[in-house]
Amino acid sequence: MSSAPHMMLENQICLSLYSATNALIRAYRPFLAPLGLTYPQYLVMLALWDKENIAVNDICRATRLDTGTVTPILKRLEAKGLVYRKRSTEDERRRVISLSDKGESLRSPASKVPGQMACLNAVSIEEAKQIKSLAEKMYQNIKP
Amino acid sequence: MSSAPHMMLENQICLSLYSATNALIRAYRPFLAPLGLTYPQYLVMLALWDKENIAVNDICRATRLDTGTVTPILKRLEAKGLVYRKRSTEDERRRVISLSDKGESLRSPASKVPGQMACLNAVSIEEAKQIKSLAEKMYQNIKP
DNA sequence: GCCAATTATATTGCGCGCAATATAATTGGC
DNA sequence: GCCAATTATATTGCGCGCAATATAATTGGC
Repeated sequence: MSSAPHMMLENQICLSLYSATNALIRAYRPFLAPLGLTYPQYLVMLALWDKENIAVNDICRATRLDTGTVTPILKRLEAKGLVYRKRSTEDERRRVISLSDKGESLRSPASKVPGQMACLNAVSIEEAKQIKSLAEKMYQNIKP
Repeated sequence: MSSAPHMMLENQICLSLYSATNALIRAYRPFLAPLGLTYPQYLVMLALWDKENIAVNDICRATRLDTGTVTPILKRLEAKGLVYRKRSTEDERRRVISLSDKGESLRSPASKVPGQMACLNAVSIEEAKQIKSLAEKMYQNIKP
């Protein structure tokens, strides 16, 4: 018994997105491993390099991950000596995340990663812009 | 100290893809949970509904996952009574995966999932086709 | 026909991703 | 000013995703 077309794996939009994303994150690995970072950890560090002394919640918003994901990542980054997790004095519920010297020193080598990735040339610049804007629209319309 | 534009999270193509994919898989959950399936388990079942009595390796190829991911998924599907994992008699290294009656009986309700998802209307049909074809191209060019 | 190389699958270990729940501090309505 | 509701973060538990490694069967070159 054969399946209807919409049940064929080749027709699953989500599978294309899913495997492209997994492949892209895998492609980051050789460039991030020398920095001792995974891709999600790199996202958190990008948020901090952009703006330091922010709360866990701000990092969740910037990286689009939830606290159940971000808190353990921050603990691992702290264990590697890249960040501090201080309690806020005004509001004792909050944690203020800051960069250590070591965390700051990774900024420069990390800034070369996008250029190294670009050399993959999986798609043209124009196509990359297009896929970003479509994925962005999709995310904005699906998220709760 | 502010970061260069290519280090800004908003400019990360990968983050857009990553969060769109995560959101899309999360959106599948309410429709797959009644069937007792996760999205990756649903992918494996789609492969089997399309063509039964195939090897683990065939499922890896169809779902674009590796054996370290697929073997545990197949064991879970077996534990739920949806599939069998028989040793091939011609080649004792191979496992031949087949559907149980229960696994076969999920085909019909599962066939309604894509239609239920479509009602999300996150993007237009035209845009969906476009993002699929771009993600597909990206995957094909990045994968090893 | 032997055995090194190959092939197919499984296992281990780590880091997510996230729903559900817990804990603790703060706020706001009365 | 009390306390219920809210807010911020952390924890638990499960299922991936995958690199690295292991195990066991098969193949192919001589």
